[in-house]
Amino acid sequence: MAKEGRTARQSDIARLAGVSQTTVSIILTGRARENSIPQSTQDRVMAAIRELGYVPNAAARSLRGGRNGLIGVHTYEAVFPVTSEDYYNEFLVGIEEKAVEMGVDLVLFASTQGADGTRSIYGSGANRLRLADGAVLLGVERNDDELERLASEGYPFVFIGRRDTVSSLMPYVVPDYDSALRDVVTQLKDVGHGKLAYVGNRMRNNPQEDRLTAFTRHAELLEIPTTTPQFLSPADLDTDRVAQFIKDDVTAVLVESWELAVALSDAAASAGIAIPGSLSMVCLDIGPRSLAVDNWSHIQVPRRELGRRAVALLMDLLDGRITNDHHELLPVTPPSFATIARPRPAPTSATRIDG
Amino acid sequence: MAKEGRTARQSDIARLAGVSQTTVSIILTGRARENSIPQSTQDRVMAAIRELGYVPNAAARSLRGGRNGLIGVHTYEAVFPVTSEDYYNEFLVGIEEKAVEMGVDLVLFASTQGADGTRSIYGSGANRLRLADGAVLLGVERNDDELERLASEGYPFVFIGRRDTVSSLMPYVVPDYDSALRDVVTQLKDVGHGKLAYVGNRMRNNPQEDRLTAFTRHAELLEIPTTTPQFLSPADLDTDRVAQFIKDDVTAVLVESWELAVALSDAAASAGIAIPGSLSMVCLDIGPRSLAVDNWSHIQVPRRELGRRAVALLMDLLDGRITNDHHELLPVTPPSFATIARPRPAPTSATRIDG
DNA sequence: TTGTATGCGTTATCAT
DNA sequence: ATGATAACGCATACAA
Repeated sequence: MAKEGRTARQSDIARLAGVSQTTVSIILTGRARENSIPQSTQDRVMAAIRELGYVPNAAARSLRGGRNGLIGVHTYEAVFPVTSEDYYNEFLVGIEEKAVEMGVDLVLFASTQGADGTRSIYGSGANRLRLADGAVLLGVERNDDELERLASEGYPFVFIGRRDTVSSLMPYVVPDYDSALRDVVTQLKDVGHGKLAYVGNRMRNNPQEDRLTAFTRHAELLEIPTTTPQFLSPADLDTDRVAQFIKDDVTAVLVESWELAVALSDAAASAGIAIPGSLSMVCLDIGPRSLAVDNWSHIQVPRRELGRRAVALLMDLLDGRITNDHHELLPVTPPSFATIARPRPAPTSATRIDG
Repeated sequence: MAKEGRTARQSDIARLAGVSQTTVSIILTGRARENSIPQSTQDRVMAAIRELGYVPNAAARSLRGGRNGLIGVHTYEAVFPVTSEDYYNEFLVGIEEKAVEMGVDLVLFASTQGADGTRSIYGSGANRLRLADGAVLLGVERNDDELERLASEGYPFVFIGRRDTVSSLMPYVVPDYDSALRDVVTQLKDVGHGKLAYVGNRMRNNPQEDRLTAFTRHAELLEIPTTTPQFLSPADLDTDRVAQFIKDDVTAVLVESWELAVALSDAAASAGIAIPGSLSMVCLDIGPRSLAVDNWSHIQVPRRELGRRAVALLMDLLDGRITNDHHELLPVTPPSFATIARPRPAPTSATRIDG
């Protein structure tokens, strides 16, 4: 049993077993064979270890080894949000899973939050991230300058996502939006859609731009006509807008967020436009779990896997197996056919009845 | 900018600022005044610190016995469970909130999970908790010996919950189940209930025992008859069991978990027994958010506040403001009247009509 | 086969 | 006012 107040250290064991502290260390690190330490000595040492309940001191090991086995997680928003149903949670599940596998611990940087509620790496004076061996960063807030500085200081980190201006400086994992939108556009073309509309959020961020770029590219490649992309708030996606889609011969709409999907659903219902009968809809985002978004066709960002890969990449980076220019794409699950269907022929066109 | 590859240490700063490493340490630990170090020196040192992006080495500080601003969080189950709708999340929200307020960072101990999936502080070779200044522990698994050992080693930690055998050794925060069950029994008595049943889980744990003890105590104090407590799996809570309640003149049932509440709801429906018309039901647990448990009368454990208080207590403990015998009860929100109602008079009893 | 000496980064004591 | 120096617990190169 451990003595009150103080934990046993290697020298305690050494004294009890009648050997030197070095011998204890050798045995503990599994190098007894190569140092040809007799079994009798090993037995005595192991007995002493059990008797004293010795456990290695993690801080001392870290100090000695240069690593402390701590992986930082920095988000620009609270990790455990009050408005749960939480976007980050799924990433964190993956991050924790991988951390468990790798035998490292996670540091959640709460101290980086200032009085105003915003988080910043350098805002609080020192870069606390340095407490950890490296870090996984996520968050949609734009803090490119901080990322750039962090990279220029040689701090090892992996970004989940992509920032066009700075992300060449660091390893990142990112959903493969290009392939995803190729799949979506192909799916729509295959069931017979002739003209597509794209509705984005008013506030733009990098992942959204990636999706739009990919959409535009593949619509062109597949020679499907599109309307000019529109950037709307959910309130603007009303019945008038839906009527305009119909008037423009649009048969499928891609919406960038689930808020827009809700708005489009509601507006179409009000306008008497059946989804997916008269208008197919694809959501390019995944909503909170509480919404039954499985009733919509939507692409599915592999958030858990992104978290897992980010941790794996960070370990690779720390061990020198990859460099800062290592970037990875993870496949995005294509949409179901919930709100994708063959468009109803326009009333004016001739219809042929088979059978 | 910092040199690539190695993080700055105090001696780097000292060299850059043209002072000794000791001077740097003195300034960093806020003892510049008492050592009468000139402002000019301080300024030079601070400038060097900023320039090199210096951050104290956490492991070294811990080893030395100082603080590193890391608060550990150890749960005996995964923090981010796959089966989310997550019990722990709410605690963690509180823990993170308080950590932000206190300006400390959180270490989630993932490395304590062994190959078999179970978590143990000492099982994984080293006691990694020592990397942090102290820790908040939670989890229902029974690991009293580990808690005892941790306490005996003088490691500062706070437990969320209570373990009758060992919790006198450490500070803890715990829901005030005694008051909660006084409230529940009082509520039931006030609306006219005459006989209560208690259904607990087959697998017992400490919080559950606390609730049962409190229930028994207050039922006696308030002189309300009860049936012998039953410990059932949800499958055993069937229509037969409901029929038996009715036969025994039970008018209200306390169930210990939401699984049991679901079972009772279903069984009563099948048996044609109206809840709360013929049988009132109080759930002594809170289920996952996805279940609309607000439709049931249930007590509400203040999980977020428990998290917040635990962190606050840990800081108090570290600063010597409290000792290991400091224990705190947090109020539990009493149940609504969703499934508590005046019991319907039995068919055989005389009813008087006022009017 | 085992032991001695050293350094990891920090803080604190004691000289200067 | 500043600088050596030792100690925290561990791992390792080197000696014996």
